[in-house]
This record gives sequence, structure tokens and C-alpha cells, in this order.
Amino acid sequence: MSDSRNIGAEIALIRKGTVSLETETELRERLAEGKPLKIKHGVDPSAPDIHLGHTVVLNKLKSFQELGHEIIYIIGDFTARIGDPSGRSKTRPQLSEAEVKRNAETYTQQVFKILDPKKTKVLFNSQWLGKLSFEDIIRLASKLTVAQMLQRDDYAKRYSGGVPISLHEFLYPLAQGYDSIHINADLEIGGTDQTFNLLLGRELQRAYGRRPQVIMTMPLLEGIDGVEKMSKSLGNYIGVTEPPFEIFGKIMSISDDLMARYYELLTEHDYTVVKKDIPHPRDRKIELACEIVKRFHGERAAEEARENFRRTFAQKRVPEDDSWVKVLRIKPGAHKLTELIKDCGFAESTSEARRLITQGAVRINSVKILDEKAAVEFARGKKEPDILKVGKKNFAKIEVQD
RNA sequence: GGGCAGGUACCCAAGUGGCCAAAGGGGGCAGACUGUAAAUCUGCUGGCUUUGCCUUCGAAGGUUCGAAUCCUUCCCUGCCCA
Repeated sequence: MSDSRNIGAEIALIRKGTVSLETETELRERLAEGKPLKIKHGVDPSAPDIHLGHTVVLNKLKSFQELGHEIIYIIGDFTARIGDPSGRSKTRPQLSEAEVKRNAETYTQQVFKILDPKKTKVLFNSQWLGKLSFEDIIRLASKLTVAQMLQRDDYAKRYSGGVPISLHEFLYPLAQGYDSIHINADLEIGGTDQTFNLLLGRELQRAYGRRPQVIMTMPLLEGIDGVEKMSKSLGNYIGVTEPPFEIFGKIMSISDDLMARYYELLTEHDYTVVKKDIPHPRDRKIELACEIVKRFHGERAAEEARENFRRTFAQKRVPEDDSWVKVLRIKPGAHKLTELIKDCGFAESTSEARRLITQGAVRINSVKILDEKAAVEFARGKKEPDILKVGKKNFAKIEVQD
């Protein structure tokens, strides 16, 4: 690790796919010392699920791990209760202690789908942040000025736009920076939306007489809407624990432009090469979907998802995947269609169910039903269960029993 | 503390006594066309036992035959001054 040529190669590897690295010189110095670096990454367990957006950073952490460095994965259980305002035009909801704890547990489980648990140190920042006294916090806050805080884009925008900024929101980056001091991080990595917080960590380390951490930012992955960054709260995410067919389907529904982006950020492939090898964009997307599914569910699941997809959408048949077909058990006799739709969870209210019917979105056994008042008769002992289809992708098997 | 401007549906935003379940845009959903893509076009977008009824315009009271709209009090936000 002390060989300067190897350091060059290592830096090249580290740099791959990053947006920024401040500073490369400092990184080189630290690598030259020959000790494993403490690589810090903090997460906000405000949503309990890891999605593809997180994996961009996680993959980078994994490669650090493979290079022999120490990963310190900080669950921001304390900071989650502040609510990170990064990239938001609004104050985040503050979570309760119990919610945060529950989220944190599922979070770590999922992280280890990518990282090696043996080489990862998971810490909760309530361990040290919870012990700070009010005096400590004052001292911390005195290191920074309001003008510095307002440099941050989302604060500045809100401030000039007359949108409220609560005082506690200023504490978020401070707390995050304090984490860096506490663990004595050599390098902190985050999405580009974390740039300000990461830089602030450097400031604070300096102010506390520590060597400032190197910071590295990774691109933010757009969500499946192709516009906003992927996030659970926007509902435009693909979670790593979602069932194979679900992941497959979500990938297939993204735009072609976004597909290029996903190839770049989520796979090792060079998109220009892929484009040449697979000329039809649909097939390219299928390949991508397979690859992603494979990563989290294995080869077989990927093949099944591919087959199922073909069956469902190309051949317009009922998918052979339980995660995509709800099972509704009902008693024999006549049932109002609106009720059935609601019971399957395909509509939240009778009015909505009614709308779906009149708009031609509802079929039973492939027969379109347009009468919003329709009641359907179900008898026991049919060979094949009746299939209710609502919209393009909602299927339910109706099972009749007493 | 004083002055001013505001708080309308998922978001932005119009509406200043009845024609208001509330214009317009965004988002979302559905349909057509497709490759479950994009673009485009069309419709829908509070609830219900739906030719009607019920609840909603920051909250609570009040005026009125009738209130998102007028009055009172309260809560919240921004700006300016101190």
C-alpha cells in the first residue's frame, strides 16, 4: 500500500464514478501512510428501506472495503430526530425514538446485502450526540456563522423565498460534522446533496484541532419518475428487498434516458458498448432489469422475472408471481364490483373504484366491465379462479369459500 | 414590541356574500397509441347507500335565508421597523 505506483492505481479506482474528491492530494498523503483509512458514511434512517439510490454509495464503500479500508457506517438515529433538510424545500418531519430504532434495524440488515458485515463497523450517533451537554452544543455552534449556514443552497433558497427555516435545522449539519470529529474520520462519502454537510465536517474538525477529512461525493440517482432524486418519501424508488418481479417491472417502466443513467450508475457496463450490443432499447432494458434483480435475488429469480414479464405484458396473461397477484377470499354469491376493488386495495374509496370502472380500467376474466353499479356472481368450486384486473398492473385472484 | 402581507384540495395558485366540491397549472390515476419507454391525444382527480346527500378553503365562535368570501377571538408563517 506504500508503493507510490499502487497508490496511483488505487486513487484511480477510488475516483471512478465520483462527482468530486476534496482533495486528492490529501487522500494521497493519507494512503501513503500505509494504514487503513476510516471511511465514514452516515445515513438517515427516516425511511426503513435501502433503495437503488443508496446502492451507488454502498458500492463505492464496498470497493473501499475490498481495498482494505475500514468502513464506519453511522446510523443517524439521533440526527434523524432532527430531520435532515438536505435538498428539501421543507422542514422534515422529526421521528420518534421508537420509529428511528425500528427503521435502523431493517436498515442494517439490508446494507449487508452489499457490504461485508465482518469489515463494517456500524455505529449509532445517539451514542455520543445524546451525551452532549447544552454547553457542548453552544461551543460547537460558535464555530460557525449564520452567513456560512446560508451558503447552503436549500437554506438560501428558502430564506430568500420566504419559506421558514427552523432553527433546529441548522443543528443537523453540526451534528453530522461532530460525528466526523468523534470517530476521527479520514474520509467521508455521501451523495452530492451532502456536499455542504461534508464540507462542514471539515470545518469543524479543523476548529477542533483535527486533521480535516477528505470528502467524496457520488452522483444522485434519479427515481423512476426520471426527475426527482430517488427517495422513499417521493415514492419513486426501487427497494433492494422488493420482490423480483416488482423490481423487474419498475425497471421496465423507466424512460430510455433514465435507463442510460441507471446503466452508468448501477452497473459496471459501458453504456455505449451495451447500446451497440443490444440495439433494441426494450431488450436493453430487459437486460438491465435482469442484472439488477440478479444482484439482489440471484440468477434464477431474474430469469423467472423475465419470463413472467413476457407472459404478463407481451402475451397479456396473468403473471405467475404471487407478489403481483393479490388473493381475495370471498363468500359465494353476488358481490359489488366497487367493493371487490376496494377490498383488493386497488382503490381507496368507492368513488375511486367507480371512476376506474367508468374509465374502462376494470376487467374480470378479460371482460371489460363498464357498469359502476355492477355486482358479480361468484360460485364455489370453479376449476380456475376468476381474475380481477384493474388498470395495467393490478391483478387479483378471487377465491370463493364459505 | 410596532407596522404590513399572508394561511384555499397532494403541491403551486385563482376566487373577496348565492352561478363554489371551489378556475388554472403541476403531480397522480385511467383510456388510446406503444416497447408497462418517451412524446402525443382524451377523461378523471373530497366522500357516500350518487338524478341527491354529507364533509372541506388555518381553528373556534358569530352575522346572514345563504359564508372560502363579512365580524370577533385565537393559532401559524413571511417581510419591514425596533
